[in-house]
Amino acid sequence: MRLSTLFTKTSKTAPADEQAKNAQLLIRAGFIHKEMAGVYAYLPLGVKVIENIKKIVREEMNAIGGQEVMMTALQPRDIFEKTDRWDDAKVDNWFKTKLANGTELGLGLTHEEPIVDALAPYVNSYKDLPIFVYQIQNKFRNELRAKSGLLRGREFIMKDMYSLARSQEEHIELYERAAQAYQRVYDRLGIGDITYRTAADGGIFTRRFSDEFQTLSDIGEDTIYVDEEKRLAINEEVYTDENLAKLGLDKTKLVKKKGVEVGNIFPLETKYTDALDVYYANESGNKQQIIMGCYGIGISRLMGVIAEKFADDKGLVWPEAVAPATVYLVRIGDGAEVTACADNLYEELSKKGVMVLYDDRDMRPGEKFADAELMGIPHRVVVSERLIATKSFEYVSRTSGEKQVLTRPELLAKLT
RNA sequence: CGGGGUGUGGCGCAGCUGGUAGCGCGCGCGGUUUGGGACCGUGAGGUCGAAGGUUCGAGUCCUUUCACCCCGACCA
Repeated sequence: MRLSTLFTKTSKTAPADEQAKNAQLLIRAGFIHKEMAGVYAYLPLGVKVIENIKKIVREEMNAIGGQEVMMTALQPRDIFEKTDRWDDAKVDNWFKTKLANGTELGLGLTHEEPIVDALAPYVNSYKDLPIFVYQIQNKFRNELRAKSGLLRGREFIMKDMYSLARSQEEHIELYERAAQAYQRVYDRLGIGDITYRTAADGGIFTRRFSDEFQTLSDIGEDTIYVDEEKRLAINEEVYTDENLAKLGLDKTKLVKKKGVEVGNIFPLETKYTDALDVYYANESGNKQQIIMGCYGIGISRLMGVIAEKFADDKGLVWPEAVAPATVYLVRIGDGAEVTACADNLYEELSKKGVMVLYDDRDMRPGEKFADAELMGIPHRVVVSERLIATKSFEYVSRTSGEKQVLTRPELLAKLT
């Protein structure tokens, strides 16, 4: 895309009402717009990042047999009464509203009940199971305090998946398959090496542990104890000698760290399927309980974590897989020859499927370089008269800062 | 929800003891510039979060209220 047509602009100053680095940079670079505390809109570059993260998550969920659906944000009261979750005393951060006729509604904060309810007509026999079903959708939670930019919002984008299994053994198999898919997601996002599967409290979902995926970060709200060798961790909230023994962790090998929860998976057992009266018939025709699991990934939170984690003093630094563009093409000067050369490179790269931000604006080079860095685009290419004279292009890597002067074939080979 | 802090052009800020708003960035126009956020000139743009009050007079004082940030609690 040509920057001359992009409506967003960068800013040298961060808004005074944001302290979190991720929000400051994302706003300065024009990726997001703050609507109110904990509620952010995504602008064109931000949408690109979100879509890139979603794409990776989708591919990995599909790879383990996930089927995508899209549930509703408006939720009916009755199914939540069946599981005893409607009461404000039970769930106190639920936005609720009413129909014109006074009927109470919930604004989607989680979807166990609606999913089970929607699947019920299709689940009768053992032949219909197992099932992995997921969606990517905005969730609404009435947090007492929104904070840390994209990391804790009142409206945020989440992928939630649910598994339905015929037996505990089958459930565990699905659960582990999902856990592995999660690790692949983090690997592809570029945070695999700093993200740990972490034993945590199952909350109201289960009497057992849940597994969180914690990405190490100083801005994290959770304290975890990491076993680097086993690539496992345990959350402080369940850090007891008894639990350490249960998990096979050695206290002396654990290191205390701060983490951001970028995913959380729970065994739900039969709580929701039983409550909503959904069972299946086995080979003998006998009624059997269905074991569920649920699996969440905060899409928008991941964007915030990645922005926060990799940023340097010049701005954002996106891993290639999530960057809003692969190449930032700087045109210095506006002479006919330079313009033709830059236009041509832009078209060629675009044709090859490389996402290019083409800085064709009438601005000084310094500003263009600064914007390229602030936006965090992985590869920067310069076209100028000086370079054209030697039939070359300048290439700079955002992460290493390494600068190379390349011929056109060399450049194309590097970027495609 | 408890504690602390902040609201003044699009953004960042100044405005002492009350006398009807100022700077930088950005923006428009003209010109000189053009490899690290240029420079000169010129211009537009705010009624000071909102409501009420005190006063001859309120951005400055008082009351109420809304919003935002930070710490804590909470966080399915």
